[in-house]
Amino acid sequence: MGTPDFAVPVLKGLIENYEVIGVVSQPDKPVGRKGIMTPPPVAKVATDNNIKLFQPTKIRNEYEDILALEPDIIITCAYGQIIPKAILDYPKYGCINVHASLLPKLRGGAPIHHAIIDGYDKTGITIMYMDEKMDNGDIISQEEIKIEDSFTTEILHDKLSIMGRDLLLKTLPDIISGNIKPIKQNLVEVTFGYNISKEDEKIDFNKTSREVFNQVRGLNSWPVGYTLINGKRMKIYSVIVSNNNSDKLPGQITNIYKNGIGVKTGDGEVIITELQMEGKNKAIASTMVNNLDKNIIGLKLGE
RNA sequence: CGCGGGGUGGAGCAGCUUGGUAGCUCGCUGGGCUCAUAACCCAGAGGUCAUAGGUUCAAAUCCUAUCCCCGCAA
Repeated sequence: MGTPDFAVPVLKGLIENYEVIGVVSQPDKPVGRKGIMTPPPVAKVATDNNIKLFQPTKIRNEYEDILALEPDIIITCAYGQIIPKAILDYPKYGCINVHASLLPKLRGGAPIHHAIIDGYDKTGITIMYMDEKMDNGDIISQEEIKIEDSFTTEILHDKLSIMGRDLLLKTLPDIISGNIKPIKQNLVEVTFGYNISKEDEKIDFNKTSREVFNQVRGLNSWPVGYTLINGKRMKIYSVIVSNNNSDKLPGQITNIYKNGIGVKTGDGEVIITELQMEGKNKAIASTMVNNLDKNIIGLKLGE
């Protein structure tokens, strides 16, 4: 059971090594400006491999057909719905989840984004049993990865996706043979990484330069952070932390540099190096800068 | 038929309202200045103005249709 790109390597890895008798994914949904109905990536892989596919709107009520397949084990990875107890109790080897964080840290739907945005220095993959609470089950195995400054969410996402597949395939034989010692999560250390909200996407220049840097790269390449300039929406793909300082207020444009637009933050300055104006294509700021009016210096972003 | 912005030398844009020689900032090429330079000065190359029709003496500009890109909303 899974939905987005993240779960695709996991599913493909399972198909190559085990008999996958059914796939569960979220329903198709309209995508893009034209609203074309599109199946989620995981559903497409199932179709391509002629595997029985289920896309219940609410799995809470529509699980009989899934149990009718008599699965020995159910693997979930970024599925997007709460699994009802009737399913959890069915398979003889249980219901296993592949989660993209080091639980109990970052429970929730957007652990990769939050690992970067919230400034974690490491994250990873957890293989765990599922129970009725979200990401609350006993931990079977984990693998960690250091978060480098060069990582965006996209890069980290792709690495974790592969890591998730490999750790699952490494752990599965032990699960089946019973050669594991699941450990309970330490509830004191629980943190959450909930889905990204609109408010999370708006860059907050009151924060420190480092935090702004984390927020921007944590939203790249999806959904991408933004601010407003003269009331127009401006997406910010990347910034660098600068050493300059100024007497401007957070959010004000401090200067126009050769390599981008300087903006005051809570404790210094960042330089926007990659951006996109509404209605325009994504642009490297250093070329955009040629065309900017010098009197936008001092302009307050975000309104 | 959800709302909106855009397509102009290699990049980013102005010009369109009110039709009349294709402009700007950068890059590129050549030359100069300099101990030197991403700095400065001079010169040069490079554009079917998205496409197809229409109006007109004359269309980047006005009218019609089409294609493509993007922001918002879902």
